[in-house]
Amino acid sequence: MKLRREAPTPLYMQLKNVLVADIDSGQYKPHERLMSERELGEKFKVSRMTVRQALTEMIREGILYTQVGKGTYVNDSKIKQELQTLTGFTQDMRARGNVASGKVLEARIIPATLTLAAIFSVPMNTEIVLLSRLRLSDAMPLAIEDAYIRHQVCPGILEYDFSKESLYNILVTRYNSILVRAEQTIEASLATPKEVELLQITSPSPVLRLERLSYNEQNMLVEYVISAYRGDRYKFHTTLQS
Amino acid sequence: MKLRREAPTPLYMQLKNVLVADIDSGQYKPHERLMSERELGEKFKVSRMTVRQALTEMIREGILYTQVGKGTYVNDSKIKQELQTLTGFTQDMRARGNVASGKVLEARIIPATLTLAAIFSVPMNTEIVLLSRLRLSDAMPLAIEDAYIRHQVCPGILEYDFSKESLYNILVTRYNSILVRAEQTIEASLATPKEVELLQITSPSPVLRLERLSYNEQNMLVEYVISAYRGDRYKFHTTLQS
DNA sequence: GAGTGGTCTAGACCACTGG
DNA sequence: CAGTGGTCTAGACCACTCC
Repeated sequence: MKLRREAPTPLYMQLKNVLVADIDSGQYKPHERLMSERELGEKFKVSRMTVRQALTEMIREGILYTQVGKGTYVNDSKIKQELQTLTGFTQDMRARGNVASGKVLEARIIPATLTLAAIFSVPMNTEIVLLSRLRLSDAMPLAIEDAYIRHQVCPGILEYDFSKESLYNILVTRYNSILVRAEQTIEASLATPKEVELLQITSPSPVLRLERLSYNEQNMLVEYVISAYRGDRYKFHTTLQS
Repeated sequence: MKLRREAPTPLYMQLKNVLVADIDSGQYKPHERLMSERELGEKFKVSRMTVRQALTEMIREGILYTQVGKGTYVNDSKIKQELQTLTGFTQDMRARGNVASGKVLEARIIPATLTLAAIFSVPMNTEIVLLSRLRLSDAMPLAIEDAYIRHQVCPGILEYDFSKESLYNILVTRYNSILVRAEQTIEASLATPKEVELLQITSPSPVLRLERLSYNEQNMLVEYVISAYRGDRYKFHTTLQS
């Protein structure tokens, strides 16, 4: 139960990991009080500020909460990590315990239309990669997803097999393109005839339409995705904070 | 441009407010570099750790971003505050520039059904307040909202006029009940005949169904809301972060 | 009065970027 | 090389809670 000062992982991160593991393993029950910040510092041989850095992150993530003059307490277990995370379809399905697969409908380079040029803030006819896929969950059609990516940030991306590898993985591992933030808009509408056919549903059926703009650390728009999910098989979950 | 040490507002918060105001007023352009942390500390006569506390919050809110060895930079302006905030219908509409109003359909105390008892973790038949409202935006029907609240946390709440005052306001100002977190689930489905009539839409029409569980600081469920929004007039927006 | 979290200081060393 | 943000220390005072 010691922290390693020579490790590449910062002390506050190691401490946070220890505490998270303790809570996950049930050593701390919900609403149980933690040791005080000073006691934790003494136990782990770090300064109080370092302890606070670990605790502050856990509070922000909803794992802990504090009461001035009293102490630091463990929150209900199931909350935790669920906060808005930025993932693709594959990880999303895995988190739900389903097996994700996909069928590529279209994968080619197109010149930016007026709309796309405006969205990406690039001149018209700039090369944009279009990747249109039918998304399956446990082998049943769940969504149609059209992703647009600047070809400049991922030259040669069409070489990859998108039915086997996730787009997010390819962007991160092959192009070192890390997405840190996304703006998402959700609405309900009726499925178009084409969607009815691809999703194997009956008309009229409701679909959940998602539009997502994903940005990297420099706040450059990397990816623009529009997708249509079957209304009867997909629910979107989010956590709101004050 | 000085910070007041005798003020009740912490120094790091004052500094953050100054920086936010500077950025809002356009003194810093997007992607422009800020003074270094050491320079800011010197200018405002505070320690570097205090500067970092102000900057850390602004980074978390998406206002700034850092590059190690280089500096701290201003993010694109429009991002900022938009992160997931916990608001009610009234504030939501105001933020969109619309006028919100409402018509109370039902407002009474009911005994907790099996389902409600499970959701609120209370015994069956515990008193629950049901508040059902038709929500209007610029005088046009937009949503039907059924809110369930533990009567225990808001005794006598039915005395208030919900067509004039927002539920959130009443909970905060009258009952000192502050909601800090909510879990929300969104799905698309077809409007029921009753919804078609109340929302003044035609059949078949898609609706966005929201289910929300709102918690206070002690992580107690205060409010359970299910609502149906017109698919053609409402879009739900969220920001995702890595 | 003893203990708590919230705030703040004045230093320090590191890895990293740039010229 | 000097400058940057990232991490860390060992103190300090405050308002608050509980006894």
